[in-house]
Amino acid sequence: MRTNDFVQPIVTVDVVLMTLVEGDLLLALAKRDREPFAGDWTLPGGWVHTDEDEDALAAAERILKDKAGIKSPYLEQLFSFAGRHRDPRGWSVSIAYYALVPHELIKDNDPRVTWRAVTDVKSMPFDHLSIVKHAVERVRSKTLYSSLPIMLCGSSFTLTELQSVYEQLLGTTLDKRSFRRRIEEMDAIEPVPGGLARGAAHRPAQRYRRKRRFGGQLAVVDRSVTT
Amino acid sequence: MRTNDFVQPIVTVDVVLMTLVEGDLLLALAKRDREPFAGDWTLPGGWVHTDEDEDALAAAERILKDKAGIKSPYLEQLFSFAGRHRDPRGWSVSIAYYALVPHELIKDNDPRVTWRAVTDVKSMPFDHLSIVKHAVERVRSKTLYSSLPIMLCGSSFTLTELQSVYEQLLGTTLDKRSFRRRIEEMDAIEPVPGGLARGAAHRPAQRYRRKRRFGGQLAVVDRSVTT
DNA sequence: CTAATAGTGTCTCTTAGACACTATAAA
DNA sequence: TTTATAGTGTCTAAGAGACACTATTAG
Repeated sequence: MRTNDFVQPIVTVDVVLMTLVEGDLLLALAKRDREPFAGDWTLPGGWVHTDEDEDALAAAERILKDKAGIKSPYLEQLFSFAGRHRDPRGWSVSIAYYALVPHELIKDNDPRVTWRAVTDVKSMPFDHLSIVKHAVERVRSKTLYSSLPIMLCGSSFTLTELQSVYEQLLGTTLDKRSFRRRIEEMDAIEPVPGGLARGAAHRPAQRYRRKRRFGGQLAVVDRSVTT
Repeated sequence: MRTNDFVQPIVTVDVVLMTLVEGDLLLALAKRDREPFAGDWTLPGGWVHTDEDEDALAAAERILKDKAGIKSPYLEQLFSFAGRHRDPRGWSVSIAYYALVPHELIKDNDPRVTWRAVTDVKSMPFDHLSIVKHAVERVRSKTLYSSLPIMLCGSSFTLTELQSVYEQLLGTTLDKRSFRRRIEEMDAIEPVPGGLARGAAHRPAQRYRRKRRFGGQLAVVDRSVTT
């Protein structure tokens, strides 16, 4: 259906899929199966399937499933990158999403994707490197005032592990007491009943899990100006 | 150029253009000149002109100029609304922007646009009401921790006027001392040399203006977690 | 017992809020 | 002088950071 006199832009959805392994923020790269850049590693992405995708989020979920075999516990729209020069095929729109998954949800032997530390990725086709930088910046920014990093933790985790995740994302060390105050204030996690991290030669840590209501929503700390 | 097997979505850019007049946040509505919803008032928007728009921001600037005759000092991408049911013509993408303009930059007699208080707008074609709600929420949210509201002030303003803008956006009263500390900390405005608001029967207020570097960038207050 | 990490108590210092006080114009 | 608003000083309360101290496990 042509409804106007202009050449319509190309529309794709691309996903910056990240996980945290041993202190490194890893990025999922998918091998392109057609031109342009066939055979190169890019962000998992694809056309909107107007016949089956209800909306852009659904398209992103489908792409994650088809290209990486993953159903991500956290998936959020990042930004739309749109212009004449970002794709050699012409004026194009990429509705970019970013997803965070715990490492335990990743099947390491999936041949469709490869994982690279975001700091090691120096160039990518299209403007995908710029999209990745935006996504990493968004994650870092939200780490400052939200419970977003719990999306990178497994089904249960200790507070020390969670603090380590925050520290790796922020690139700083955090004070234990202040960190725990902040986390408790956000009310985003709860202790696993009877869940103690036994086996080590020291006091066992309580294990925690995300509260149910935080499947998608984030807890944030107060940011008000004045009274 | 058809490059895949899927019906491509329709792509438009829509702009939530707002100003503040006498305590009311006003929204610009443009009359649609074609179907669907011909003659109805909607957000100023239109197709991407792939032959002349360099990117989505340029398209938004062109739309603001053509449909409202305005060059906005602040224009930022809001979100992309994309799905099957938001436009009767089919699967569509709206790359939504929002713009803040001082009232003094608006020509009130422009027949292409009408201004309505955002709280008075109860229904709009497409999903434009939802887009407006997102935009208002974004402005309120950024008011909490940034200098965004100075984009609603004229070329010069007093601190009392600026505080009033913040208060109107937030719907609360603010403490004068705390407000001024916060504004000074953001380092976004500077006194107008010799600019005193004379004429009233009391001490004249110093006039301020945006610092040059804040044409587009916002100042924010610190949001760090811990040390 | 020791070693090691989990978890808490609490002091200090910073900062936000409250609010009174001074400053400066017009009439 | 009075009146009104601009602008500042400063006290207090809440919160963040620092860090020491207790708790609990394995060996």
